[in-house]
Amino acid sequence: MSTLFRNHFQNQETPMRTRFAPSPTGNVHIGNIRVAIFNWLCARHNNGEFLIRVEDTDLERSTPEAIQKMFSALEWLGLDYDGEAMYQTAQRPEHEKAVKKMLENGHAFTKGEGEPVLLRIHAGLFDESFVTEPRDEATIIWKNGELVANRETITHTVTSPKSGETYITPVNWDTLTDPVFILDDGTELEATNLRNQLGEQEIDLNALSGGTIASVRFKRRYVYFDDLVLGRREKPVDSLRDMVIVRSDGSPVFHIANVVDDVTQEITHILRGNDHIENTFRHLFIFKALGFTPPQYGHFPMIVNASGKPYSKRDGDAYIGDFQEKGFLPEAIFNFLALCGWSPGDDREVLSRDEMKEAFTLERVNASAAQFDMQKLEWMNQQYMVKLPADKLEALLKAEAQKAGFDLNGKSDEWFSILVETQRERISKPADFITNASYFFSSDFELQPKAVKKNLLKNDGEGLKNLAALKPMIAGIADWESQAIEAALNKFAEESGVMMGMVAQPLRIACTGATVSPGIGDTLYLVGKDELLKRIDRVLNEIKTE
RNA sequence: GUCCCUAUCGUCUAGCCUGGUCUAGGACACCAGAUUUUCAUUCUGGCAACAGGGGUUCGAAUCCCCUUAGGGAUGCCA
Repeated sequence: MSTLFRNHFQNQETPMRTRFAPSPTGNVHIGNIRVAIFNWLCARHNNGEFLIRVEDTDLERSTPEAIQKMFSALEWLGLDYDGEAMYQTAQRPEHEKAVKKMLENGHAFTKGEGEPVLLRIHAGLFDESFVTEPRDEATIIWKNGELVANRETITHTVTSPKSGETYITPVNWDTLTDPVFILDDGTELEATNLRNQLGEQEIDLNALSGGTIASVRFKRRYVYFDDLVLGRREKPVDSLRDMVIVRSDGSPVFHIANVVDDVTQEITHILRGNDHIENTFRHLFIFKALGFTPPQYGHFPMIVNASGKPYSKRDGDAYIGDFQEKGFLPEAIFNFLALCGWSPGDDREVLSRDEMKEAFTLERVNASAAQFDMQKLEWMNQQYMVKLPADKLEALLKAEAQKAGFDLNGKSDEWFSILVETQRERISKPADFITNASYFFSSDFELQPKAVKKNLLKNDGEGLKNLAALKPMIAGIADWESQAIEAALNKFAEESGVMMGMVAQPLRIACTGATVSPGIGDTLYLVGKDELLKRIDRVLNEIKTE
């Protein structure tokens, strides 16, 4: 027996099963990933399972590259999933089986070969667990007594009770009950059997009423579901049209595939972006038409870009792989994205994966959209970068250095390790390493005029004189090691009676061209004695006092 | 057009369900000070918000209504 025809949602003992179901029609972006993270967090928090389904039925736009990128993003972020990933295209037989079932039980209909198959939204699908009793009222009016209503002409004139405007809208006659005819003179007539008469046959309402009806008033039912994030959502049933479930070319649409696969994968909690809310109202009826109890739903707000607009796959920056490429740490991205629209409820912001897993609940997810803040991501990344084990940080920065074309020849591992530690608290992302440390790899840099003026030329070239005096002293340092160098500089400053600033800064400019670098001992050590002497000579040759 | 949703510092948010403890808390960014030979780190302090208007109440960020602004839906896309 196919899994399709078993119903698992009834079973309270079933562990929670969530899923991430991307359509691989473009690079997976941070919005998608955040949905995946929330699904993963929710499943793991509840000791449930997290499944993957690749919704690749859009053959035109789905690509193997996109699928591959999606999986590598999941792996990078440590979003482990249970079981094998499902590919929607492979489920086609199940989808067709489901359609056949709906055709047989009368919930779907078609006008024939080459025509689409529609799901009929009708009273037979009303289930008290997601459709309310009739309530409130819907007033339908028409002018000049010309309306002829049947299933095919469901578009007609309606007056909005709010604005008083008259507009054209589709109304599903089947879903409205207890009609009352309101005549031209305002009197009301019960017409309880109207709905029964409005079947497949064309009915001339005007004829039915003797040409005196001004409007008809109905009671109205609402489809509803209790959203785990947003609370109860509802929508008038009559605002839903019969929906296409099989295209005229015979292919099942997304709605069928999505619902059937969720049944097949025994998903208990569907957690997705709030752009699916409208779909959820319709999917409820598909579950019912198939004889299944719908799962729980939760809809997350969208994540918007710096200009406040929703991210789309066209937003190049939003591709998750780009963040990986830029050297952002997966833990930082995970943490940051989890905090977009969710918080643990206390003041914690940097949370380990276990802490997030522990604290995550859907009711703490926000209802409103979160804007992506690059600066905060960088800060978050820095938080993780500082705590990174030495070997990891070294590997990360070495890769970055190679990418930037830095010359690592003749640089020992020990040398590189020391360099990395000097950078640990100076960078928030690997790219910062390139801008911070290039002078350790190349002597090809400009001497910043402002720095030269302030630290070399000021006071009759005090800095320059110090530099000249330092040269033989430096040449004489036997133990070329950071602390020894620094001690020697301190001694020099003390003995010659100059401020340490007028010793260190000229050297810094000679080494880096600018006034910013790690501690002077480290800087000189890393540049190397011979290279340092060359760089001092360069300054002495290039810079002259007036 | 219509339907649906959302609304606290520039940004991410706590507080809202269960009104008073909120002169609205934290974080990023920004500004100032301390530490540091420079820069960074760290520490201290500062700036900065309940979208607007009504209502309910002794009392409203919190409950209700309206307006405004954003977003989503309205596909034989997913």
